[in-house]
Amino acid sequence: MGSKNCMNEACRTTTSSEWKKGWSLKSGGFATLCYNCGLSYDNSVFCETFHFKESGWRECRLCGKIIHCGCAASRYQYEYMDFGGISCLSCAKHLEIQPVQPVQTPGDLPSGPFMTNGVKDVYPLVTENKGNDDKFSNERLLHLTKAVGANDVISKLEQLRREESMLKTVDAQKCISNLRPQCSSSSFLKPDIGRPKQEVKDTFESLAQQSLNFALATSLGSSSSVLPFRGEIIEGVEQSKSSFQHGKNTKQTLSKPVKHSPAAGSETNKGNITQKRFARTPADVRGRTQLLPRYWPKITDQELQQLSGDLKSSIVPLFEKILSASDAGRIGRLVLPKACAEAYFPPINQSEGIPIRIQDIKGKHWTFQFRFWPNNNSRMYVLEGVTPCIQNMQVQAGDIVTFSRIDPGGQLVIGCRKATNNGDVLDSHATILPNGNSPRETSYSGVTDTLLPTGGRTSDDSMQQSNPMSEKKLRNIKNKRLLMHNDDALELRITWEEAQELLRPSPSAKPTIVLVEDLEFEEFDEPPIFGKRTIFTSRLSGEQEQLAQCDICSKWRRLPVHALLSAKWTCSDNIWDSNRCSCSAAEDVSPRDLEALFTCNNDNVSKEGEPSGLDALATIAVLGDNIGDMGESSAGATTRHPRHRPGCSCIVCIQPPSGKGKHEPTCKCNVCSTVKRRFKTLMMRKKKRQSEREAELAHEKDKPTLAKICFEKEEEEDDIAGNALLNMNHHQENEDGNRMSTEEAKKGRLDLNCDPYREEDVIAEENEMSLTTLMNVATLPFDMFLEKPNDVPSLEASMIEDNIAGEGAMLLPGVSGQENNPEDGQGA
DNA sequence: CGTAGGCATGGAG
DNA sequence: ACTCCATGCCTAC
Repeated sequence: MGSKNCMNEACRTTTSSEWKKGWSLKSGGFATLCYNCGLSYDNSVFCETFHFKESGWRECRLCGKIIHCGCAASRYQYEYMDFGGISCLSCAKHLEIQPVQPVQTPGDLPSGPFMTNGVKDVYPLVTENKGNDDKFSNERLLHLTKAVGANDVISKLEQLRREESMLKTVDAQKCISNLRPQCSSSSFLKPDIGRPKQEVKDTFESLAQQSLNFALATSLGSSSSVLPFRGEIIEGVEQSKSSFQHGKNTKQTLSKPVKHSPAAGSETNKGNITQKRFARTPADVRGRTQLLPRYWPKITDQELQQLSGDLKSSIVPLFEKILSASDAGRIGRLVLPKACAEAYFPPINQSEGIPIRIQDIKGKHWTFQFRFWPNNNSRMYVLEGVTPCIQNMQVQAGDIVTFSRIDPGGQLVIGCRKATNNGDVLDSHATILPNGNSPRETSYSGVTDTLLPTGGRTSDDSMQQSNPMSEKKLRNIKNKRLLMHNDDALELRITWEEAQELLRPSPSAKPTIVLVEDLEFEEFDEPPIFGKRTIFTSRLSGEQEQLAQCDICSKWRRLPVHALLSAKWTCSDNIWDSNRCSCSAAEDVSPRDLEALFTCNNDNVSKEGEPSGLDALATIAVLGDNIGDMGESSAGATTRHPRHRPGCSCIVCIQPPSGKGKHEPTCKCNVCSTVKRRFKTLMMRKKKRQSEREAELAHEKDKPTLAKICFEKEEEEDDIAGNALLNMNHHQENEDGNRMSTEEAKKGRLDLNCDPYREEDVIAEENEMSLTTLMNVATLPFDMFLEKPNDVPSLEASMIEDNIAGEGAMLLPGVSGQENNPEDGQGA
């Protein structure tokens, strides 16, 4: 692309790159607009720019004829005119139609960008005559058309409209407000060459309120922008007046028959009121025709009314966007859809952009940097510095931020709707979230937040909720990038697979055996039940057992490892131990054991029911040889500890993923010191036992005792654990390894499982509670997948929290789209 | 070394 | 083939 000159004398930009595409030309090309002034171009022969005042170029929506001004350019250029064609100068019939009713699009009309959802939007060429108030009645329009001829109609109407606007400030402001986005829309910029720039500016400055927080482009004031796109103007006004009563005002032909997309079909509870959420048409025609439906605001009428009431202003929804992980991430950059940015934000010429003030639904003002990056000969618009706002709104990836405008005044308003669990939000344009889940139906922040349950949302929600994945969703998931960031879903899936294995048939259910590829499967007519949460433990003797808690007395009972318990289980159900089948019987497990148990178990299982990094440590310590297998799933998972966030410096989060990173032998980090200390303990134990063993052997040389067997087994475990600890994450043994001081431990530094130097932990270890104490994840109560279980003491969790809080590393809820935990966002 | 800024890349439409 | 945009990656600080 060679260097081009802007034809706007006030601009005269010469550049080879800073041009943007304007409307598409039927010739196959695009009108080229100057990025600097947005007004002119040099290589498009589209006549409207240069002959705008003389041009009557329009496409009649009724007869489909193209008319032109007669200039050479207009004779051979066929242009999508998305104005709606105020009048067809070759077919005056439509002018006699009064009022214009929504008209089904003639099939022979050329489809253009105004085609939406298969139904061509029909713009009111002539709207209802409002009597004396309407100086642009059909009659008048027709009269003007005849009186002044085609070439002058537009300019005359423009003049009248402007005068009208000046006289009626309020209405004018509404007009302006509604016109502004149109004017700044790249595809519909109607450069005003024939009009002095200053005049335009003055006109609009006189109308714009001081509170107008974003600059009006010179093009915004283009007189051509004030052309009687009657439907458009009236729509805006009417929208404000009618609170966007979709489909109720039949005269609002712009109230297009909204496709009932799945998104639109979702419901939002608002008190007792349930309202369909429609893909609301943007505030202006251009926006609608240009913006992808995914960006269409979907605020409900009630929400809009409430929002308008809260802000005591007329709110014009502009667009919305589902927050991506990047948007919600710590970088604080919210990528704005290009069309939206160019339609609703002030034009910017420099990459650095401009600061822009946007208020939220609570009235709080935020200043963002609205800027762009050159990108593939185009632009990528971003709002920078959104993190505080995002945090304040407590939204995260998958939630929706909305942009609206207060009329009059044009103040931009940012709002949000939190994703909810309905899986039916997706339409053909919807986005799959980075976690592979669909964006969920939403509640409008500040509007319906208080009306909707604000209970904790977990990442499991979207999984456990019935979320029928459409083919489109599945197709979308093919997105490699999304798959790469689908770790959460993957982890969940695995967890669910594990859970699947331990779904128990209903006690009364009788299976039907079916053969599938020579494999027998049991089919049950009744739905499965979830077993009671139990804790598997193993004594040092190797004997395994599980602990279950009575639902009545809360006492823990030792049960055989094979015992399958229903979700509701009490002591009376203890058929394995007649002495402990009553709540009156003493607890099987001492409080000390329980404490140690939970200390370990809380390492093993996070509140969300996902294995933690400490689980990996414990498991590795036990499995030893299988460390390679654990590597990817466990060690990798440690860097994605569900309760932690980027920046968390706890022992779990600071571990590098498997195979990544290597600590120096002299490293004194928490991980290294802990590993070294642990290893040292193991070695000490080993030595001690070895000496004991030798002493024992001296006494009983030929009689292998149970104690001996257990001792050997324990020793073997220690070896394995020691090797595992040595190998884990390439941490290396240092004979002079630091020992974590008690003080450090008290500061909340996370210990691995337990501190062998602490008396209670040593006792716990010696009390037959080995590292093999693992939570039976699969028998977690069903609601564990729904929300954080509150019934389990969480010493470890509190330690983690303390640690995070102490180091100030915890990010506010909703900061990260990738690793954040919605639970935390609820102030967990 | 960690972070932020800016641009590049590549998948999806 | 092209645009958009989510996000990766490089570089400067």
